[in-house]
Amino acid sequence: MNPPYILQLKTWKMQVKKEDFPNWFGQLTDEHWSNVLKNSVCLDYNKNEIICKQGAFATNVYFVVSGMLKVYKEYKGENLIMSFVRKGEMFGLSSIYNNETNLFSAASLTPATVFSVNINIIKNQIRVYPDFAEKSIIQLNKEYANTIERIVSLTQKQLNGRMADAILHFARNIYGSDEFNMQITRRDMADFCGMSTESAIRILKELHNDKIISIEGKNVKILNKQQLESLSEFG
Amino acid sequence: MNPPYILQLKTWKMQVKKEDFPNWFGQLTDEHWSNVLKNSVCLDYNKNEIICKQGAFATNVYFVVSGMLKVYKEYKGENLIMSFVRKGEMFGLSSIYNNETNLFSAASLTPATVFSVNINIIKNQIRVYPDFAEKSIIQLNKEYANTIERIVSLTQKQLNGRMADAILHFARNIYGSDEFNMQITRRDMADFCGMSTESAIRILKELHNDKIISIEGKNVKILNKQQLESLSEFG
DNA sequence: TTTTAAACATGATTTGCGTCAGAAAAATTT
DNA sequence: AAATTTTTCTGACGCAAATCATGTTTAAAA
Repeated sequence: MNPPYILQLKTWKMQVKKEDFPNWFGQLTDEHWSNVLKNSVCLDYNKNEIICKQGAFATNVYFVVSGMLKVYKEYKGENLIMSFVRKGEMFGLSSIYNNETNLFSAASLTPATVFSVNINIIKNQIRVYPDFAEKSIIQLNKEYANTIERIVSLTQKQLNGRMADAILHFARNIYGSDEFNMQITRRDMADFCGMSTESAIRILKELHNDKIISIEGKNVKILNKQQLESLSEFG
Repeated sequence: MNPPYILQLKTWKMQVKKEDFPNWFGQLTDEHWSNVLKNSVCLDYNKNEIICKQGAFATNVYFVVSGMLKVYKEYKGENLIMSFVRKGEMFGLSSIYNNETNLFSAASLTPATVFSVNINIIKNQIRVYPDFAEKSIIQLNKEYANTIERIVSLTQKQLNGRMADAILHFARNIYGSDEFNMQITRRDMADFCGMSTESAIRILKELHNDKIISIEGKNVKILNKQQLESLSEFG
């Protein structure tokens, strides 16, 4: 390995450095980072490939190097998307003590590169480094808080409010802009909002007709943020 | 303090020993346990008293010494009960890194005794004892897995299935028996199932009429467990 | 390029479930 | 014991949202 402790991806186009995931590996010594690398793989995925499957043995924690994934719960042929994961983010930590099985499935929404670390390495890091353990707890708390907000949105709000929540989430947390290309299909949007595809399409059209957003294909622009926030609050 | 390191409750009827919460304080030295006690209080609550309030500064992690509590999310006057907490169980860990505020409210459903530990003591234990940190992560994972199961139940199942889930949860996890006195009102049951009080009452009546359960007042008995599980699965 | 399959779109129909109204029973309080 | 409040209960009604049906557009594959 040269330079030392840098993971060369198979495509030779990218490298993963521990600094790319400061909350996770930033505090490791080079020796430990090297040890992590030995128990890891880095894979390239095409669009719509499955990274891990709900219920399967939990073998890895995943770090997204590039691209966008969906983490979702499967139930009777229906999918409920729990979160979208992008470059610099990780997932799978919430399954490491879950009866050895994955709580969620994950799949790529775009071509993606994912760095997978063996679960036992992570567990060991937690036991050895209090700092690593604390970071893990902070991450779990954050994920949990998001999930709770989603429970409230999904169970207490109706379609308009849920869709407003989703669009605001995209603008604020995913793309960091009021104008974005949302990469995902209406069906995924529906699976994220816990509604039927038809309803998702209908509501996006309504928001467009009411000039609250403009949407052409997958290009979204928030035109009236205040009204959108009001829908999120009262819809 | 005498005997040393045992918290004498105000009522002088009970004591809290670190062994009562083996996952949490079992591994502490007597010296550290003594330190925990110095930063804790133990309070008696009447029925229907609020232990902590969603959105308030998160100051404590709570350990239930006796009685039964509900942990719930408030939204526009509606409550969604996330979990019931009983003797030997704890809550509040999921709020310790949540912008300093409580993710949930909690209230007593029966008279209850609750042992509250200062949040900074918990954070410190996490940093000092890898074992304590690992136990915390296991607890958070468990709580998270429960929450995910509830998301699925609440968003993917309809009323019958949700009520079946709730009754099975009471029998399996809370009372450990197919026959139990469910202490809580129909309203709380509705808040746990994410439905209106009228619907909860109606469905319990229907289950009773169909001889799947028998219910008189608050006394519940599962008569046809297979059918109840089938409702949970397909309802 | 042609064929096939997804994705997007929209109207019509059905239904699950919340809301409303009103009453009986049970639990608290006076 | 009486009065008041809370909880339990039941029917009628209305609506939000899923489902169904059918067509169009876009993207992928042959």
